[in-house]
Amino acid sequence: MTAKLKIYNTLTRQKENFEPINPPHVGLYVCGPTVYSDVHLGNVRSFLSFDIVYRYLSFLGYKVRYVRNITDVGHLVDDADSGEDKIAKKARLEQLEPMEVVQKYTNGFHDVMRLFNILPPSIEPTATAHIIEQIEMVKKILDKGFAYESDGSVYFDVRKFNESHPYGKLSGRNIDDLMANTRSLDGQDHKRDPLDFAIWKRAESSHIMRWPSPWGEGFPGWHLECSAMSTKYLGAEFDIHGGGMDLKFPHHDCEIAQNIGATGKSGPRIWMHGNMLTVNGRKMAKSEGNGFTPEELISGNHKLLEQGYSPMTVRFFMLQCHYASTLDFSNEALRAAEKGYKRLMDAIDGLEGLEPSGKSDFDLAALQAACAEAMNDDFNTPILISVLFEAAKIARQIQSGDRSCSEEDLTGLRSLFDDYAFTVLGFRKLEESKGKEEELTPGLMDLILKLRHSAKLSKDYATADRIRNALQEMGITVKDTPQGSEYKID
RNA sequence: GGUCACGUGGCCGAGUGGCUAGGCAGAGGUCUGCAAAACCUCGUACAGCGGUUCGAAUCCGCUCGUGACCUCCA
Repeated sequence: MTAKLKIYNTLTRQKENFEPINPPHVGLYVCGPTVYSDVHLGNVRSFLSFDIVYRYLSFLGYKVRYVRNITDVGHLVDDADSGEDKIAKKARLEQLEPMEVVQKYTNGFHDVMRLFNILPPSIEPTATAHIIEQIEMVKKILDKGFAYESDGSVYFDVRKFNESHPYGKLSGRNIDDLMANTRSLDGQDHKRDPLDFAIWKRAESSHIMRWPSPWGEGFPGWHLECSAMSTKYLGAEFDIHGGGMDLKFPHHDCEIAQNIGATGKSGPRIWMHGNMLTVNGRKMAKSEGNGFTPEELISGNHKLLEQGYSPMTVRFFMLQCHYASTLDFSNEALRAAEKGYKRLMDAIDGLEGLEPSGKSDFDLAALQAACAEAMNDDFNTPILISVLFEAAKIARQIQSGDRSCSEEDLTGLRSLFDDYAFTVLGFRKLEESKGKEEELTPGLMDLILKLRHSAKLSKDYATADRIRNALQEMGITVKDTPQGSEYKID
């Protein structure tokens, strides 16, 4: 069966049949985090969206090279030359070395990704480790005449570029509109045109992160790293580039300009943009201060949270919404997700010890087809989940004997859940209940031993022994002491 | 101000010209020693106003509302 995957391409504003440039290989680049603070839920949603893309492409049999960068050269905090490197600023605040900040938050980022079962990329390049590549790219852009040097900085010449290529095509902007809205910023004297953007910046004396270059000491421009690293690892032309909606302009449009400026090719064929997570209708963002950390999420210790939610509940909650739509966070919705997720998992779990019962009276092939169809339609996870609920209902009915199922279809049903719930959607099996079960053990044992104790008191030794023997079989040794019963789990 | 999205039943969210989305909550029922779970049934929702059409939540126009981007941001 050939997959007919369709992906919405921001560039063409329509769903397109996915045809890799070099099948079975697929190049996927995703804009990663800037590691100067803790990631929040909004960030998680974005990386989760592309985790699904990565998982599904892999599931279809493609050999995916998934590149997701770590931005460890801070973009500028303030406008233009007065700006201070984000990382350097944080370093001063916390009195750490810049790279110490980078390491700290990179570690934190990885922890969060693991928590939500978001797979690591094939390559996770850092900007600071690719300064040479970025300098080379600046040189190429200069050579082709799409940039100029000015006072130790190099700027991309947007007007010149626009003569031959439409600048702002991705985000649907044109130069004249942009001009009409350009703010007059301080320290832009060195630019020929307000629209121009830096691809190499001269480092002021106070700037901590700096590297030597043909134009003096400085650091790479805002948008350059993604162009340099995607070109290096995926080529001048590759399949998919993803990122958050908020990166469309200027970041991604600048990337395209840089790619063409340096290589003559625009880079990715398909641009995918994940939408925002909102809180009370507003984008969750570092600058809004309405985000929360995973610790707060799990503990529920945050003013926006009425209770704690497990990572898988959150994963399920997010996947119930299409990646291209905004998703509004609310406790009510999260609680609904928690229940729904548990019900789905219970149904899947119930399939474990089931015996086949004659001929199937349901259409497994139709379910499988519906799953594939959902994912092939631009990774429509909400529809996939609705199909999984249908399958779960059938699973429960088989369990309760209201439906029959052949051995073949039972296996098929199990692998349907394995494929789509676990491999593609990346849910973790029974994560919650396992933790809970361990917590419960002391209480349960106490209860059981008390029941046994009262049996002994009433000289019902048959029951007392039955309990002890049964526990022994489960690997729990009960020892009666003068102080009472003790137990040990082998 | 410019550009672009979006507005679906109590809540969250698919769909995008005619055929049940789904989940959560709610109502009734079956089952059950009780309770829970499970199963069955139940909502004539598509911001408003016009238009196109045999037929529109789905296409077009206008109005209202919300948001994103235009500055670092997933």
